[in-house]
Amino acid sequence: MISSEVRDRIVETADELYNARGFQAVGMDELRAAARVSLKRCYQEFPSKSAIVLAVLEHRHRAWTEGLDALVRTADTPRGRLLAIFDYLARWFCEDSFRGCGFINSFAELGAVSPEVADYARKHKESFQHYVGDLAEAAGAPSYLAPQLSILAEGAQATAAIAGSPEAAGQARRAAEVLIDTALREGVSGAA
Amino acid sequence: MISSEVRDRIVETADELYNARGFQAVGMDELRAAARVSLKRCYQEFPSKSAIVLAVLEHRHRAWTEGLDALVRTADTPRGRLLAIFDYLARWFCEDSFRGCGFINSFAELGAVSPEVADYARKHKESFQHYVGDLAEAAGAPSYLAPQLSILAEGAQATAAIAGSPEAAGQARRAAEVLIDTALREGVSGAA
DNA sequence: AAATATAGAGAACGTTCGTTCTCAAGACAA
DNA sequence: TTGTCTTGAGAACGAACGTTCTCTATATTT
Repeated sequence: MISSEVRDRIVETADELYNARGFQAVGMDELRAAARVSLKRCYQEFPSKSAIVLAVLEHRHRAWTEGLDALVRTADTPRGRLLAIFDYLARWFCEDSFRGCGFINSFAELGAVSPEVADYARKHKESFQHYVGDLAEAAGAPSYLAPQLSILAEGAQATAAIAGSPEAAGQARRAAEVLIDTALREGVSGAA
Repeated sequence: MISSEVRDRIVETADELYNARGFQAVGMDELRAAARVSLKRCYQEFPSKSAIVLAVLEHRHRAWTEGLDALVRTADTPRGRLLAIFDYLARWFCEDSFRGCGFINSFAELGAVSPEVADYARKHKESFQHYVGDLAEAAGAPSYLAPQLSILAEGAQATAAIAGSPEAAGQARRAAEVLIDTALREGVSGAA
């Protein structure tokens, strides 16, 4: 069997299980069984469980980033692209498997004990903030807007996860409209 | 030795250790040693580790809520009281021990596996939203403002924790000013 | 002072988990 | 066919954890 195929199956299965129940709650044997792979094969593909965790984070980052970008590209105004972020959240929060941001969760569970996990979470969030920054700059907004919208998005994720309801996405979206319109009204002067 | 004194020492020590490294990473023996209590005594005060975890959440809720309210009361305008929330966050984020919101963290680590923990986190967040709702109502703001500010506060906590820097508090505060002033300008009509 | 109860220290127990090892079955080469 | 190599299934191992038990020493009561 092709190595990369088994690898992908392990990572995707691990992503689902870890998302549903947490990293520490899912043992290697359960993962092995769900991925229909022998334990030996698991350790041929990955040197340790920690390596699988990091591969899952990488997988999450790619999936999330690509999904977001795909939806953002469907909007045809700079303002619409900024708001599309919150439409993406709204769609995501409605999925049955939604259990909060995987990076906030990984940081909470393992960040204090694994510098690599903490680093990966930080890099993911930085990448998101940078992405929002590009969209905001393209909209001609002052530079303070992007962190504000990023914080709104993070808060919506945490709130929706804990409340178990998706309404935070809409609330954050309406707040984002106010922040965007105010920032655009104040003009590029803040950034220039 | 007085029971409640030992109890408090266990809970406070557990709070610090769990906050610093996570619930699952801190074993009963380490907690026992740090609290200078025998293992037997631990199990006389609490029936299980899970019970300690819940007691820690209760302790966190009280400490956080009281600390917030104390600062909010020092502000002398309704608008100032709403903004004081973010000053409280700013102060908190600068503490060395800050490792993110203990309830977001507990939900991420144990929420999927312990309904009691998930419930407690949800109740804490509901209580916070209710508190913000009261402040917003007293300020004469439309009812949509409170969830927006709550989401900002949650986002600031998550962002500051992962980034490891306190600047999110100030960014969230400036966003809050815009949201508050816009909401107040639009008037009570939205709530009436 | 003797008898009893209590507390602390930490050994012990049972379980779980990550990781490695064993062994038997099958694939392939010569 | 024979020998070699790989693979999967799962037993085994060592560590860690939550919890309980043992034992000894001290306190308390009469």
